[in-house]
Amino acid sequence: MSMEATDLSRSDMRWSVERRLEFIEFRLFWEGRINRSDVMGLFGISAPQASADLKRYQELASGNMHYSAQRKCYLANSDFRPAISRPHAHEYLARLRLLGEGLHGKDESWLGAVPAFDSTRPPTRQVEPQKLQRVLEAIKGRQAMRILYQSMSRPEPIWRSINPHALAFDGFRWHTRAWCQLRRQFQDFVFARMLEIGELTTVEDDTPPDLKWERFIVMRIGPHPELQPSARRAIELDYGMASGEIAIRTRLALSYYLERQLGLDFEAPKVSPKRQQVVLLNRQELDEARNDF
Amino acid sequence: MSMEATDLSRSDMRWSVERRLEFIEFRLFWEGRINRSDVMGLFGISAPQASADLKRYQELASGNMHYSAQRKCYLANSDFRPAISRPHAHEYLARLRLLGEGLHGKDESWLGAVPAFDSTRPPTRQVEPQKLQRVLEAIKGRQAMRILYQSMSRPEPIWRSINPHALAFDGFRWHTRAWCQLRRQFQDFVFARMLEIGELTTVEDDTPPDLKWERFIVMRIGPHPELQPSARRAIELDYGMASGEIAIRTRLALSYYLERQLGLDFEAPKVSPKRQQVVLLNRQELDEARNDF
DNA sequence: ACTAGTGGGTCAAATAACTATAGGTGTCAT
DNA sequence: ATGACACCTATAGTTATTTGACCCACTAGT
Repeated sequence: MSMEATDLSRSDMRWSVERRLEFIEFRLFWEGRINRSDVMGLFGISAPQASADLKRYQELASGNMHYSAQRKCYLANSDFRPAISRPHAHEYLARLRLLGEGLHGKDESWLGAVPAFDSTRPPTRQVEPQKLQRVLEAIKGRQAMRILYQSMSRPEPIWRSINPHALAFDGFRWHTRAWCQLRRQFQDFVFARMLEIGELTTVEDDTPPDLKWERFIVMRIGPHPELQPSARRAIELDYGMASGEIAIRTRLALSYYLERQLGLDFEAPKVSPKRQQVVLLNRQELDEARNDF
Repeated sequence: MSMEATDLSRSDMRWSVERRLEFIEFRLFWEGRINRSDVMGLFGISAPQASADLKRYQELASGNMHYSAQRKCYLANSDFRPAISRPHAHEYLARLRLLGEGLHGKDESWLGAVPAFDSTRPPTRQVEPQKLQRVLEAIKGRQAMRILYQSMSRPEPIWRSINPHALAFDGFRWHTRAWCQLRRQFQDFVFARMLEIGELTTVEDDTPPDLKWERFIVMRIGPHPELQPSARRAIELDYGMASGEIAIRTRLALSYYLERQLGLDFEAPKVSPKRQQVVLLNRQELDEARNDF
């Protein structure tokens, strides 16, 4: 009793039981109700077991729910306090998007009553799992790989050897950060433009450090200066700005993407504040950092 | 025996066992190796049980892995074929982002050897769980809610009553689509601008249908016409374009966001193809659809 | 060459989790 | 009222899992 009580990291319940209790709490918080059959269906357990789980949750978090014979389900009490996990909106919304993008069946989703919802779906090629797997292999094994790559500059795709060392998401596409043996520099290779992947070879270790990747910079952004005070306030709330600005720390190698994503490359006077709501506050500093390389 | 064998939807394994076998396959595919202690650690099970799981996977997908005494772990065979789940790059990458954004501990992540990686992190306010929960409640119960909202047009936030009916993600922020009782029209209410949430009230049903939400339109996009053929090809690959274009179906209510996200509101001749790689091919059609409302 | 250490495999007995089955309660719609 | 449906409980039997013990193969240090 004395030892176990202090060991908060390990619960004495089994993993599967914990997941089910977590699910019960999840449903109670987000939807305010849960059914025995919800638990049965999602985890494929029998009715008595689901009853036992609900009873167990009730004991663990007494007063968080009560059974309503009219509605034939458990309802969250008004003084509900999460007992086994802290709810994050991200969790709920991520599950919602999984459903929306068809990556989950309704039967394996934790969501019960799904609200009407949608999201913008900018077109992006999916990464083929084999491609990603090979790149991961090369990164982990510090190996070079040959790829048939369609670059922006050459009309036909060509085979080139690269030494990948990291993955990155630019807000839109995934790429690998790699040393290009052809150009003798670090570049980003977008997965969608890799048409074929050849063999991996052990690398003759002559690649320098990837300075643009290692180097972090801070971009300070604020509302467009010509915005009305009302709009400024709204924008500040959107971006979580405190005292009129927010600082974003990012790798130099990713700063170009972030700049485009936020439209910061349009200078303040040139574009209307209605279209471009935020501006970069430390352009000079950023340019100086970039010129170091 | 006869009944069970034909019921392919229900495996005869328990949920927890299935998850562990799934994990074993996941690791073998993406990392090419797995340990007994990996299984033990992630699911909190004992050594004999983890051994049993590995044995079970071996029986289920014979020839997918072998034990290497030198490396002291199981290695995926070169002719590995996923036996219990089809791997998607999305799964791996989503887990990577969860780790990167600190939403998962390393101990609860399915990833073992995490590659170096990063992603652009545009600043976004997190949605407070209570706010989201209240909005969900209002949507599901078809209720009206009072919110203290900071609009773009008024300098001070004001209380207004809205009837929310859906959630949406505009690529950057989450908002709720709702009838505004003040302006008597449907609007998007960004979570970050809701400063407080008041009580929910049953709604006197006079809200018309949300036509801009119900109506879907198709946006056809293609590479910027001034791009060189080499760059065109690269862009076409990025966006998964077939025969020089791709069609995106979206709700009219979300089309404005998508347009901005992709920079389609910059007309082709005005902005350089280097900055703006794609253009809208059916501007007129889109404008006509918008004018219907 | 020996030894300790690590990682894995196994067996047997005990326990926790779970199933199947069966009987019981309260609410609601017909 | 009657049946349907959701819940509950109890029992007995099955499966999953743990504990503890012991063995094997490889590696690294002495």
